[in-house]
Amino acid sequence: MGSKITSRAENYSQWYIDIVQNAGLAENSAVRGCMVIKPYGFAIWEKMRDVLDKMFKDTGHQNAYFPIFIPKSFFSKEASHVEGFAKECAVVTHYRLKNAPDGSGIVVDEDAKLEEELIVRPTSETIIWDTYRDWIQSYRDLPLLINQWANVVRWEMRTRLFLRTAEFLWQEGHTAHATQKEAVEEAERMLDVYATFAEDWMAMPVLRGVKSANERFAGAVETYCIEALMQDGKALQAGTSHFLGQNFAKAFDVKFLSKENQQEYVWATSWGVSTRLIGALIMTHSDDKGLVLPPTLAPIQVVLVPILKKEKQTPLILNYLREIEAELKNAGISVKLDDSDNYSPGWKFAEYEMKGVPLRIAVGERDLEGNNLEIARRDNFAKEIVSREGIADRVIAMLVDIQSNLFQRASAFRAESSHTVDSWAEFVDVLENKGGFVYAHWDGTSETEEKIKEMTKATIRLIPFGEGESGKCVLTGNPSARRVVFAKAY
RNA sequence: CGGGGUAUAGCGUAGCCCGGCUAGCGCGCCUGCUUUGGGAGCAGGAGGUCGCAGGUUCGAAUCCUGCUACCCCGACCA
Repeated sequence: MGSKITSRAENYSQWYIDIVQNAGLAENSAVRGCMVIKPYGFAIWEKMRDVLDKMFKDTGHQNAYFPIFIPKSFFSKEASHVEGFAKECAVVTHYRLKNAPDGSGIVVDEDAKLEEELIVRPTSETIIWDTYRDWIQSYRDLPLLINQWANVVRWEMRTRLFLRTAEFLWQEGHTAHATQKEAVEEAERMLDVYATFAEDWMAMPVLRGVKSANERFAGAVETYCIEALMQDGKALQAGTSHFLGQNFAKAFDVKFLSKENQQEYVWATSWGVSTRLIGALIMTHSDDKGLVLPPTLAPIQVVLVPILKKEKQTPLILNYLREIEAELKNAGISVKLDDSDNYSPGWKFAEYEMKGVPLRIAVGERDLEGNNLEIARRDNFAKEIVSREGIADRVIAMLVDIQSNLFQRASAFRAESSHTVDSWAEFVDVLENKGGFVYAHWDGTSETEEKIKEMTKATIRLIPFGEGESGKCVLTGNPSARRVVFAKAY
């Protein structure tokens, strides 16, 4: 039997779907646009969640939970916020069903119409700020640093597993501060947390910067983001952090009494990452044989496979592997010993490669005799026979090496897929033929960004932080303060 | 919502034009034996309202009508 996975060269989208399905990460559900996250996929999300949650706690945040339903009237309070989300909201209008009078089944009971319709949250700013009004009275209540882990619903026209689904899981941080400076610092701090997570844990290099007005979050003053580059040359927004100014404080009348005994509106931020990160992880590292996971997020870091030939050796080999399993577990490594006898070793090799397990240890008769084992890496397929002595230390070192190799490989890919261009012809050529990040000058207007999007489908992914060299806009020739990063995006 | 397409076992499909089906095949599943260093072999077995509802006909997976669902392309998007 050959590979079940379409190659990236043949059809990148199909390759992605094949990975998600064959690695057992998720599948489409009976509900349009909504996915079922399967145990192996959810295990990855749990790891991400645990790491991020600790990072949030370490930066002073607490978790809380707000309702999934938001009264419709809340939405209209912040004008640009409604405008941004109105087109993709699910709405609850009734609260009861009844048997159809003609016996044809269950129907909505028209007598049970809600006085005020409820929106299924696409994001929680409104309900949270409505609540914060009561929580915040004086500067002593600030900063208020809250995060919630939740599901949200955005009624998307077209969906893709993990990358865009009607319902998805995420975390949303919502903070309130006494000063603009503090709020901006918070938004920047959380962007750093995301970037650190992406690079150190996902082994995925990211660019950090600011969104243009067109791409800014509905209701934000400034949106900061991290952007990663996928293997097909398209950019993926992996996390966003928003400085909301006093927009929500004013819309929901959230004021505090300052030290100087003055009523002032609070300053806000919000920030989030979602299960989309799993899509990013897949498209950053995986290959034509399946998923490739960075060791720090892999649910199984090492799989142990016995090679059983002669019946009488079976218990010896299994015992040998159980000892190795115990040793690795003691060293804090997640191990799976696959002693099932209904699949051949070859089948297991292929299966765990599909699932992206970073290391595989195989033990057969030969290894038993020499007190050895075979260890194989998922990232570069290197295989070697090593002594069983000191295996835990060796495995730990190899996991560290795989983690850094994945990051370096992704960084090298990004470097060779980043292009600096100065003419319109070059700009179009790179986007059409190479893809990747394109550093080009832009005159700073939304109109120009729109035109470029219409002509090339590329958008400004971000405006890098800091000062840059000035120049002339790649489209209009008007003055540009600095280069920005263009790309086609997911 | 526009344009195109598909619907047959858990998955992938053949059959449809030209009605004769008791619906075939591969993968997967179950049982047994032999196997096991890169997706094992043999034997036996289970599994189908042919998307739904009507119609034509001696006879419909196949022809006709209506409906429903899903997929792809476009507008919208973390």
